Amino acid sequence: MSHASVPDKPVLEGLEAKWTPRWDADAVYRFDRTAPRERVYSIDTPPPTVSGSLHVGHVFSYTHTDVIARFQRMRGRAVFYPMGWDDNGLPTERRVQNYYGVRCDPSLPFDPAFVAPDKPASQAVSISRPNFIALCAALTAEDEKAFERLWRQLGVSVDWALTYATIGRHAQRVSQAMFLRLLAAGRAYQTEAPTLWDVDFRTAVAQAELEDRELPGAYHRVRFAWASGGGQVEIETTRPELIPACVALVAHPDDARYRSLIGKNVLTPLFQVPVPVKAHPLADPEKGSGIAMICTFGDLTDVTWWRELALPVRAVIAPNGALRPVTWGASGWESGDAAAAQREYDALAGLSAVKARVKIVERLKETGDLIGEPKPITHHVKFFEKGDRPLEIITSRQWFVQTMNAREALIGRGRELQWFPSHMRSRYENWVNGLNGDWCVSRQRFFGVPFPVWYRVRPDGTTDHDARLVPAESRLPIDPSTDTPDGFEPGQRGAPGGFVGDPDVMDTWATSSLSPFIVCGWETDAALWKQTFPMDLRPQAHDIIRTWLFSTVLRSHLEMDALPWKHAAISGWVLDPDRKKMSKSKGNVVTPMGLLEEHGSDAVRYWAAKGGPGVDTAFDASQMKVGRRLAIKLLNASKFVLAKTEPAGPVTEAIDRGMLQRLASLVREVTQSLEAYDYAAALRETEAFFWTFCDDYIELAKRRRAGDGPGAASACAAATTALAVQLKLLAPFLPFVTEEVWSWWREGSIHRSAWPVADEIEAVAGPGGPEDAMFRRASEITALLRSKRSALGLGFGVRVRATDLTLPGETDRAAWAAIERDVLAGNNVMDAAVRFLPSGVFDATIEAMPADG
RNA sequence: GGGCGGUUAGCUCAGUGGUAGAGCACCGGCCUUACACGCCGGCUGUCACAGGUUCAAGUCCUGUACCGCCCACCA
Repeated sequence: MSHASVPDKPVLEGLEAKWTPRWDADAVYRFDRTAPRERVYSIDTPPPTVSGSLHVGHVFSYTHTDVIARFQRMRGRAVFYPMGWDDNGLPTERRVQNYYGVRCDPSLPFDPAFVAPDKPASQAVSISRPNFIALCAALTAEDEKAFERLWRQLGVSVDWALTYATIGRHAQRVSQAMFLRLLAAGRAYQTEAPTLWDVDFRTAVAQAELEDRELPGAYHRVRFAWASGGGQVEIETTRPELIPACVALVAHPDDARYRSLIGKNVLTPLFQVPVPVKAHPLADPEKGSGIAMICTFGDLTDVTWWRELALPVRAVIAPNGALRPVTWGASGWESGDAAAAQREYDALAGLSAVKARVKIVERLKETGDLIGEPKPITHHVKFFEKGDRPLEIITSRQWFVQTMNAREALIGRGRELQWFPSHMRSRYENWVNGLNGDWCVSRQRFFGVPFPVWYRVRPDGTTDHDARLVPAESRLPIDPSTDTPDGFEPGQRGAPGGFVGDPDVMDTWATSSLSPFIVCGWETDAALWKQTFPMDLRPQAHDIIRTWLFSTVLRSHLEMDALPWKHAAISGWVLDPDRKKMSKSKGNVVTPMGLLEEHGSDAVRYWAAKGGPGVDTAFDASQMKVGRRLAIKLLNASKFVLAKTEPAGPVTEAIDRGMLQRLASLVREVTQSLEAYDYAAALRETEAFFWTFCDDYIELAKRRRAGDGPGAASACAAATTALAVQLKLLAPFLPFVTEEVWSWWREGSIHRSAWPVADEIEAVAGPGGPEDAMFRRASEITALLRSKRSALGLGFGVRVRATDLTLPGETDRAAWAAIERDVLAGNNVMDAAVRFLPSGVFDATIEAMPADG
C-alpha cells in the first residue's frame, strides 16, 4: 500500500473548494432511479424563501437534515434529496419593490422596452404585471445562486439535478391541477366574506400567517344616546374611528344592567345612526362597560356577532386602510341627521385609521360624547406576520380550501406521523384544534401561481362569478390573465358575453404544501412516484408546523387520503446568546458564508449537529472552534495511523482488542441514535470515543506498533480498522475532512462507502468481554500515572519508575500481564513493582530515573 | 386563559432509579519524533423550590416559581 498521498502537514483550508466540485463531477449524491422503493430514502427538503436573508438558522437545520441524508446513504439507501426554492409570493415582491424601486400596477400594459433602474428612484416607478414578474424572476435567480453557493460550501449533499422552484412551470402545473381537483370535489370554493386583510400589501391573508403584536392603545369611553326615552349608554372602544361602521351594541343576556335595553335602539354619536342593542353570550360583562360596540369589522369577534345576529354591513375601511367615501342620507346610509353625518364623515374620509381616530376623538370631545380622557393601555393586535400595520377585516371575494370539516381526520394523521422529537406533535394538534375557519388560499398579489379559472362576462358587462370556466389539466399551467379559455377568442376578454381571468394568485403555502407532489413526480412520473412517495422524511423547524407541515398533511390527506411522509424531524431555532431568537439584524452581521469561511464548514456543521432535535440552540462560536479542533485532530491522528500500516496481522493484543470491542458497541449505539434522528447523541458518542482513541489507545499502543513483530501487526491492523470506522461514523458530520483522509488511502468517496457494522468489527476483535475491561483498566492506570507525574512536576519526557503500583484485587495477574507492557511503555515507565490488593486501593508511587537512562 | 418545552459547574450542554458528567473558560505543568491549531494535570455543583413514592430520586409523582415557545382572548 502506498502512502505517498498522506501529506506532511495536513490542513483544513481549501477542503471545501477541493471536494465540492469533485463530488459534483463524480455524481456522489445522484439519486439512483433504479433503486426499489424499500431501498429509497426520500427527503422533503424545505424550500428556503430565497428572498429572505441567508442566516445561521438555515445552516443549522439543513445540517441536521444532511447528517441524516449522509447516514442513510452510507447505509445503502438511494437517497432522494432534492432542493427547492421558494421564490413566489410576497417576500420576493417586496424585495423587488425595494431593490429596483418599482411598484406593480396590473392596469398598465406590458412594456417590452422596460429596463429596470440601477438603483431605486425616490419615487417608485409603476410597471406592468408582466414586467414586474420578470423582475421577480430575475432577482430570485440571483438569490438562488447565493443559496446554492452556501449549500455547496456547507456540504449539503442534495442532488443538484433535482431542483425546483415554487414559481417554476412544473410547480405551477401541480398547484393548478391539484386546485382544480379540489374545486371539482367541492373542497375548494369561492365566497365573498369578511376576511383578514393587510392594508399595505392589499391582500387577504390566512389565519396561519397571523401574529400578535403588543401595541399601545386607549380605551375611549363613548356615549350612545337612546333612540327614544332620553337615556344614554356608555361603551368602551379602542377604535372610535369605527363608530360610523357600528351596526349594533351587544351585552351579555344575563347582564342585569343592560337587560332592559335589549331590543331597543340607540343612536351612534356624531352620525346619529339608529342601531339595535342585542344580547349575545360572547359579550363579557367584565370587559369595559360590559356593553360593546359591534362594527363591521373591528375584530374577529365582530364577525361572529355580525354573522350570528344577522346584522347589516357598514364597511368604512377601504382595502388600502383608509376610510372610504360614504354617502349618507336617502340614497346612502341611514342617519337621524344625514347632513350632519355626511359632514362628520367627510372630515374622516380618505384618512388612515390612525389619523381618523385622532380626528374623531377631537370631535367626540367637542360634542361631549367622549366621557373622560382616553385611558392608555397596551393590547395585542393581530398583524400579518410580514406586515407593518394591524390587519383589518374586509369583505372580499376569496378562494377557500375546506379544513374545518377535516379537523378530526387531520388530528388522526398527526398521530400516524412519527415526530422527532415526539412532543412536537402537540404543537400540531394545538393548531388543528384552534382552527377557526377554512383556509383562505387566494392573495391579491402578482408573483404567484394564478388560479386557473376564468369567469363569464354577462351581457351587461358584469362578471358572473358563478359561471366559471376551467381548463383541462393537459393545458396547465395557464395564466388566465393572458391565456384564453377553450371556445373563446382573445378578443372576448372583458367583453360582454366574453370572459375575464381570475385576478388572484395562490397563497405561497398553497404551493409549498405540495412539495412532495412536486418533487416525487405526481401524475407526471409514475415510476418516480412509486419510488419516492410517501416520503421518508419531512425535516423542518418548529415555527412552520402550523403552516408548511400542516398544509402539506392537509393536501396529501385530501388528494391521496394518506400521509405525505413517515417521519417529521423538527429542528429548533438558533438563539442569540441572550436566549432570544436570532434576530434578522444579527443574522446579517454574522453571515453564514462568513462563518463557513472563518471556521471551516466541518466546524460549523459540528456546532449545528450538537443542537439536538427540536432544541433551540445558542449561537456559539466557541463550539465551532471545538469542531475545528476535532477536524484538525482527525487529520493528524489519521496521518499518524496511516504512516505505518505494516505489518498487518491478526489483532491479538488485549489493548487492541479492547479498543475495537468498545468501538463495536459504539457503532451499535451511534447507528441506533441516527436511526432515531438523534444526530446530536451520535456525534457526542463518536467524538468521545475518538478522543479516547487518540489520548489513550494511540498512546498506549504506539511504541509496540513501531516494531515489526506480531504485536506491531496487531496494533497496525487495529489502528487502521478503527480509523476507517471512525472516519465513517464522523463522515455525516464532517464530510470534508473525512473525505480528505479517506482519499489518502482508499478509493472512491467515503460518502458512498458502507456504514460500519459492529459484527464485522467483532469478527476481528472478538465480542465485548475481558479485553474491553482491560483497555478500560489500562486507561485508568494511565490517568493515575499521569496525575502522579503532574503532581511531581515530571514531564512526560522524564523516564520514571513506579516503586509501588497497587491495583485493586479484581485486576488479576493475568489481566495485568496482558496490558503491562503497553501501560508501562505508554507512560514512559521503566519498570513497576506491582501489588494486587483486594481492598481496592488503587495508587502509585513513582520516582524519576536518572537522566541518562 | 389553554398547551408544550426548559431550569444540572462561570458559559454551552449530556445525563429517565443505584457513589454528580463533558467541552469551553480558568489555574498549573509539559517541545512527549501524529498534532503547540498540541499534550498532561487541577479547581469548580444545597442538580430552581416544596412536598411525596422508594432501601435508594438530578432521574418517578404532586404542587410552586422563573425562562422560552405555540395557541386563544384582547369592547
